[in-house]
Amino acid sequence: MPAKILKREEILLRLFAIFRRSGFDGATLSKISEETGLGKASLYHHFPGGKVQMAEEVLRFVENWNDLHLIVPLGGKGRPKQKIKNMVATINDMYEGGKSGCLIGAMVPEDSFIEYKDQIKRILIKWIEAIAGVLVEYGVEPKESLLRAEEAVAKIQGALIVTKATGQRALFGRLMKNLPADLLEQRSGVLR
Amino acid sequence: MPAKILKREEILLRLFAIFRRSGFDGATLSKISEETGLGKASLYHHFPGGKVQMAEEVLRFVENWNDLHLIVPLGGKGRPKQKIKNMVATINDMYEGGKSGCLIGAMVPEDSFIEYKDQIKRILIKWIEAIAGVLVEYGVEPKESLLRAEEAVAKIQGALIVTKATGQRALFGRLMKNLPADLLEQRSGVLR
DNA sequence: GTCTATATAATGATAGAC
DNA sequence: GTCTATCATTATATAGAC
Repeated sequence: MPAKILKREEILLRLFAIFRRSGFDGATLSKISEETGLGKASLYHHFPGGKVQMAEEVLRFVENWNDLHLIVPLGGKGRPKQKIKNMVATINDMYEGGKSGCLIGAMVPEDSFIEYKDQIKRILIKWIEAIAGVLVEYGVEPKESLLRAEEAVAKIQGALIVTKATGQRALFGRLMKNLPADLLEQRSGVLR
Repeated sequence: MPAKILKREEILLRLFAIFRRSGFDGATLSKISEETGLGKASLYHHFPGGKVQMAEEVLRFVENWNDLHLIVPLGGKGRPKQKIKNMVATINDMYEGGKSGCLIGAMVPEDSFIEYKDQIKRILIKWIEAIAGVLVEYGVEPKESLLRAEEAVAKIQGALIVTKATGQRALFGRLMKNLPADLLEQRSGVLR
């Protein structure tokens, strides 16, 4: 019954939108109920573990999505430069050019909930390592590749925050445009 | 009566710590009461506007702090390169090498509360423009300076998030170490 | 699987004594 | 300026009918 599966994915997509907009604490069950169109009792039917389970499943969903659309392509066939450019295009789609915030950024702030921490950590690490792998493939030193990959992921996260905070969506576009060069270009690392 | 003034600053410092750790929604009055040592009623004596006023005053406090420790030094005397290095050192202190998160990152996620939005926006824009000013002073094109400044601020914000999310504090140090070069170095902007 | 209705706990916020 | 006690509201979560 594929219809049922699609239905749950639809719910998760709505949940994803809410969590990335409001964070965990800001995503109240009332909001969730309203924006999913499901009553609270129905939500607990689908997610007996309540809001925590919803968050965990959304993160799992994001992890799968990332694996499929970022990690696998980066590790697959194609020229490194093209793979990086594809990634940037995917990121741009994913965040709608900076219009949408980042789920990870929205959910990290909370002190408690060690449950997610491992999920979030894994998502980021996998992504960083996939980028670094492409750079190594491109001929960059492994250590330098890791550093650049970390920088790139940090810059994407930061760009989303600064864009959201300043309301200047053009900023996101500018930073994304420079990403491929940041990653692939030769850098001296020395101050003149 | 300077004692009284210092007392309020002490309260604001505690509030700052709570908000940047938990965000606005996560900072419940119970937590605030507990961590400030003040009863709820006492908190409302100091902040009749409640949690919203607390957040606003904390942001004003941060803005003043930034003006004093970041903006003014960047616009003051000294060699551009040294001023950038000083800024990075200040940032490192400010976030305790990535141990502490960023207030802005923690408070942005919320959809509502337009009250802060302007404050947060102003803090970031002032900072970006101050950095860009130094780069112009260094001889970089104004347009390019602005772009690099945006990138730097985004990278700092992102580094804090990625560091928090992965728990790898070393990452923050690595990224901060490269910041001066990122800002001051000649870049071709062309992919080989 | 969805709903209405409700339980229970925690939230932001006040009143009033000291 | 601080406290205890309490308010109304909203939070998460459940029971049970359909």
